[in-house]
Amino acid sequence: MSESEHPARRYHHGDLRRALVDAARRLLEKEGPTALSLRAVAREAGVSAAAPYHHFKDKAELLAAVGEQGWELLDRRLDEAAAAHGSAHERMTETGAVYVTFALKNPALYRVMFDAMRESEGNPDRLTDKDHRFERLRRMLVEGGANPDDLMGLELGAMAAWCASHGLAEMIAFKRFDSMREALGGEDALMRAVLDQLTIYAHRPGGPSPSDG
Amino acid sequence: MSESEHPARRYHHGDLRRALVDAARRLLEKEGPTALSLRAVAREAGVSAAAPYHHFKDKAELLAAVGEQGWELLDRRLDEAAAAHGSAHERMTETGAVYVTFALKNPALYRVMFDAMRESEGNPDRLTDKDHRFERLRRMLVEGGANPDDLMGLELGAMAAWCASHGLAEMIAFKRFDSMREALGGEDALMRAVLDQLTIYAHRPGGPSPSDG
DNA sequence: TGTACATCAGTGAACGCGCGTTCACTGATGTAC
DNA sequence: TGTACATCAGTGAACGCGCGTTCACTGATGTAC
Repeated sequence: MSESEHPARRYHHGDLRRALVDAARRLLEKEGPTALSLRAVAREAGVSAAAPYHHFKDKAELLAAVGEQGWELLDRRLDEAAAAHGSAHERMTETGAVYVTFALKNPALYRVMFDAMRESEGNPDRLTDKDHRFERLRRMLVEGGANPDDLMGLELGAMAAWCASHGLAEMIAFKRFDSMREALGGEDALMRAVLDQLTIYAHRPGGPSPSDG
Repeated sequence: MSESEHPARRYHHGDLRRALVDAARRLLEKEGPTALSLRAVAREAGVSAAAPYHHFKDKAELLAAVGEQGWELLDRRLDEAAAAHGSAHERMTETGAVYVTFALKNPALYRVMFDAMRESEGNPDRLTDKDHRFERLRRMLVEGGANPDDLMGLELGAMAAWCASHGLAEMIAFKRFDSMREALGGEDALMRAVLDQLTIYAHRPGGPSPSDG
């Protein structure tokens, strides 16, 4: 935890753990998810195939660390977007856009992150902090006008928003949407247009109201 | 696996192509996606490792066929749901529920299907009929009250609906949602509740209106 | 300050494994005559 | 109708490959005295 900022590279590398996670990310971006073997990661980090075992129990543990690092980065960006200026609606759309953009630019990494999140469920020493992300979503919904006492409604809304963002993140790159992408003026515009269709408009008069029977 | 269950196998199988695709599906359900090797599929089908090459160019082609068969089955069910009785809103939710339920019950197969769809994009002899699925979505939106002349709006709506369904399909099994699942009375109720939050309410007065830029 | 020594974090070789694919083959089938 | 033969659809063995992981090792570092 309280490790000093890595000042200079020591001979014994000193920070191979981080170097391996970085190498894995680089590899994911360059070659895609199928290329991510333990040996390839070691190779990419310029180290022998056995070296990683001094830092990770096995391949799965390395993968988990890669996913965790990805979430740390994305969570930071999402926090920023959620705290930006603008209306609640704007912030919600912006936050969604940040999420989707991240997944779009790092598709292989995003897959690893998503799988790591699923895997860490039920794990006692769970890594990815899903609750923090849900809390952020709930807060935004309340800022948007949702009833803070309607716990079920908040949970459903947060779930819906996340599902929608995830789905969009995985599908927006489809060629099928090229014409729309073009017509709207780019990836970002398309993404926001779809998010606007999907965002939970709790604050909008006449928007969906809690089902009453 | 008892021999008596199967009729005496002839040297010439007769329908090995289909048998292989079926074996692959069985394997996916039993063992998950990582277990799906060409050799394992041949083994499952009770045939030598080389036999598949008389029916598929390579492993990718087998995978594509598995995905294709999955889409055929799911499309049939979606068509039924889309043509059922009830209001446009009900049919939309029901169709979404069919989609999500399928993915939930066959997660590994659904992954293969999704990847096959992505892969077949741009392929001249594209397999999975994505356009049919978009057309169905557009039709439902119009039945729900969307303006049939607003092509962009229809396309965006269809895209949004599909993204939402895909996202929900991949996330609904998370343990995170166990309490909600329980409170609502089961997987199906949870799924419909989220879909209701996400459905494109083109027919609802005060709902999102097409952007007029 | 120098030295002995424990510990840490690497190395290179080796292991067994299952994989995708190819090959020469062979048994079964359909067909022309 | 029987037969020759082309074609089809299997087989089993083999190929090279990269993988995850283990092992005995070694060189560098930190520390006690």
